[in-house]
Amino acid sequence: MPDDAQVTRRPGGRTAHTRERVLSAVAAILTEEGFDAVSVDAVAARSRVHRTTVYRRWRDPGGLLADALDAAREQAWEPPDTGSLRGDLTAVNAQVIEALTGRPPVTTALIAASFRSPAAAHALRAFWEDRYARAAVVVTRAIARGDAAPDADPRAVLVAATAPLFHELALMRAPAAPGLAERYAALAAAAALGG
Amino acid sequence: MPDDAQVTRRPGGRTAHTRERVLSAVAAILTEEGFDAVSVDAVAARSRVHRTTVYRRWRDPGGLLADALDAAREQAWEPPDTGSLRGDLTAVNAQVIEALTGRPPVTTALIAASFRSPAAAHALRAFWEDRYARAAVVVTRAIARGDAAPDADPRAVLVAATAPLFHELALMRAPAAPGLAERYAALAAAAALGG
DNA sequence: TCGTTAATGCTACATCCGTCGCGTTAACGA
DNA sequence: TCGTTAACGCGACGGATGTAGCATTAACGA
Repeated sequence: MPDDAQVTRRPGGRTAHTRERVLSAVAAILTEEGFDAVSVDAVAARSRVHRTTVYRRWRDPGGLLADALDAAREQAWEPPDTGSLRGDLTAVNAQVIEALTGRPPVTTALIAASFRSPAAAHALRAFWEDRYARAAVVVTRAIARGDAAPDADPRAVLVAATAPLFHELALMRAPAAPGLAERYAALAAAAALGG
Repeated sequence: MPDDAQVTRRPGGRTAHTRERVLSAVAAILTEEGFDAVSVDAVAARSRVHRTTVYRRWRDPGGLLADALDAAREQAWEPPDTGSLRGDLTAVNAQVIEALTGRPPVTTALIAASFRSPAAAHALRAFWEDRYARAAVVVTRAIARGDAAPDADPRAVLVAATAPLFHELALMRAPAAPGLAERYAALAAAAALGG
């Protein structure tokens, strides 16, 4: 088996079409039946791509979900700018809540898959690190405005605002209570001001 | 099949002994091989309890882990009292970090199992709700001391302090950086003071 | 102590999951 | 256009997982 450095990939026509069919099947199954139903066999049947192909290219459900996340990430994300740190964090939190409660439930599926699939774990972490890095500007803007202490750590503030949502919604499986986005955004904004 | 209301259970000798052997095997496998290795077959083999019995009583790995958590919970937990909210939250966080990084990795195993097993999901949520309820006193003490605003929500403060640890360590699989317990404890304590 | 039956062990079975080796199709660059 | 071979499809296989029905053991209360 030649290693990757010596193989010329064929990303064109058929291969791209196969990927599209498979990822479309993943999204459909996720939306209609939830993440437990995303298996290689189910995706293969739905997409009419042979199951051996799915195993070879994606390895397991986590690989499928990670690729679905990659495909969705092709659209650039920019953090909100509402004029206040509290407003920005509330808006970020609203997006997290939408991701955790909306359809298709990609984030929850990836979290679940991440415990069994290195590909899913890696995709999830990279996604979140990217989001936190991009969102850091909401804290640096707040510092410039005097809305946050000069020594406030942007990443820690963002994690403090968003992590409770993952904990409450994904891990504790609580319903999304009204005001949830605002509650932890307000606490994180107050923390950023207090140092 | 008579329903549960009409069945007289036999919790004695053999049944208790079976449970003990099984839960001991769960702990051993978790400690030595990690949560992926906790399967019904592995536990059955290790404990010398027949696999059918394990399926019938515990249903799946999640059920085994949930029962392991129940057994461990028979020791009462009390929140720390260090004299300051920041200190208390730091101590609580240190315990969460120990649970997430120490051996046996019960919490991480339960989180993983909770996506496939209602019993695990339920046990995890009940455990955390109990912990948050018991720990609420650290915030009410802080309010009485003037260490926190009178309108600080104890549960939200506790979630804000601890959730980042689950996010960083369990979901993002980051290493436990030095000062992690203190960092999010300090932010939550500042948030509690700022309202 | 005895009768009832919950709890357990055993064997067999079906389905799902993952892999293998071979044949076929089609994506490339020359 | 042609040759090479990556990508895909197919059928077969073995192991893991979960269930069903029957037999055996032992936990209860009377």
